[in-house]
Amino acid sequence: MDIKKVKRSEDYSAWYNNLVKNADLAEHSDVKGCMIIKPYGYAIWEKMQAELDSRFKETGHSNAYFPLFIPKSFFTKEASHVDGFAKECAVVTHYRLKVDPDTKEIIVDPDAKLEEELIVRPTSETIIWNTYRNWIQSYRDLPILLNQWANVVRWEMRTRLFLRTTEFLWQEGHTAHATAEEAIEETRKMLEVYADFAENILAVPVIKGVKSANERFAGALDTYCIEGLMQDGKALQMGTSHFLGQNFAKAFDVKYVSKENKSEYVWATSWGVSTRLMGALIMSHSDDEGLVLPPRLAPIQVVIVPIFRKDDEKTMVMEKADAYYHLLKKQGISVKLDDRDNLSPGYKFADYELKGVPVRIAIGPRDVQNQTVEVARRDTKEKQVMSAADLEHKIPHLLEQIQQNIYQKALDYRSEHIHTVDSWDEFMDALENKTGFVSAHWDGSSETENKIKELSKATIRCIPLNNIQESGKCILTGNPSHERVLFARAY
RNA sequence: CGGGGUGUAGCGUAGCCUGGUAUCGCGCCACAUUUGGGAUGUGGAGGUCGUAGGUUCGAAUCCUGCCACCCCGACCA
Repeated sequence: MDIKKVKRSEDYSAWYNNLVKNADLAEHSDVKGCMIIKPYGYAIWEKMQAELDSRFKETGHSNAYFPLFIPKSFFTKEASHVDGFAKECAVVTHYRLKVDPDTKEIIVDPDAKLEEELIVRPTSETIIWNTYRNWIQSYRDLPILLNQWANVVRWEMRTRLFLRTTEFLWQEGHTAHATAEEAIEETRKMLEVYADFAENILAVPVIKGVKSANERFAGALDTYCIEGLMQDGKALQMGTSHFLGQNFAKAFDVKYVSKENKSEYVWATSWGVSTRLMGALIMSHSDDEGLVLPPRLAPIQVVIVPIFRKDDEKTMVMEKADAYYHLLKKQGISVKLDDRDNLSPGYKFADYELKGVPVRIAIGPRDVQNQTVEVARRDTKEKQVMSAADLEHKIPHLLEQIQQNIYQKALDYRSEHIHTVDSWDEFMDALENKTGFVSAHWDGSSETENKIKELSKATIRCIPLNNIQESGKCILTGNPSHERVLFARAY
């Protein structure tokens, strides 16, 4: 395979890019900023989707689908929303090609110009709220709790595999409520769903919080978020949940009649996570040997590698390997038996480490003799010889242990990388030398936030939920502050 | 979009300064021997040198435009 080895500690960026390609997750396409998600990477995304989707349904949501194209006039109805997205919109202006009679080349037919341009959705609030107008008359029509799985396009200047691509896959929830309280409750509920998913499935600890005004979603009154910390000490926004107030209801004239027979504007939320989570997953756990997948997301949880020399050994070993395969499969474990005989065991070991398979079981003639197998775990690289009779009850337990261990490791890393500081010098020192989150006082103004960003390249990642209230002084201006906020350099 | 860098076979590369039809490793195909940590031998296949022009008898090499990617900014999920 001749993998170019780049150490994580030497060049994090190159390590990340290599890992994404070498582990067969994705590759660059010939379309600028757009990636091809390969089968193995897509299998992981599908597992994420399945986990999230069942959580959405458990919390009362249904899936629906809205158009990829949004008429420009819809898009421009909510002022701050346009401001936020205008710079990164792909626009469809024509609907037909033709052969140029002079050059014989295929060109855009100038006669096929659209009356009204269509925006390729960067997010779907506008078209959905334009639709909700027709769906909502009475308080009895509320709430509407919808989610859609979709692709969206944001024409970013600089892209990175999974973390920021021109087109990306995501889910976007769009809910409509009769009261502000109910909408806020929904916003927070979905943030909890995201946090639960991130920690228990991705094994990535997250900090739940609220964005500062500067970092707020275009059109939102409040943006809640989960923030993760990557192994290079940079923060990553992993999901957002927005309380949109009545902004979109007003822009699209969506009203309902209350019990009291009064006409009221509807309250909105939206929330989303994207294929960026793949980036979070990769950057949180992986090492110089490759990907490290938490068992709950691994497309292959256990791989069985048979080892044999001659045909009689092969027959003997394969018989056992096959039996173990079915034994584990019966327990609902996703298991693969790699019986390719043109590759050496050593090659396979390295390859499955690169792909992040949590547990590897090797079985050779010696094991058949002794009724044992060699069990190796990806997270710690530990190997043990296990009695074959123990496989059935020990493997599920081991997978669970690995899931917990990966999470704990990430949690320990994060704990070591939250620094509390009270002065500008300490602040800069923490960012430059210690990396990670920096908890510091801030006077609450956007000017100060911008100034800090300019001077340090760090942004306010969030104001943590249930934040301790304490009086202090802003690290930049010295103005009074009543709580600390979390700063970090971020993706 | 601004600054810097890179682009040669599926992957990683040498050659470029000083122009003469492309080097090596991995992978791929065939056969044989192998298989408990990335096997070995022999024989093979694979390249419009990112792309479009220009200079030249002749361009991977020199010049120009364009494209893609990487790093650093600005923007962002």
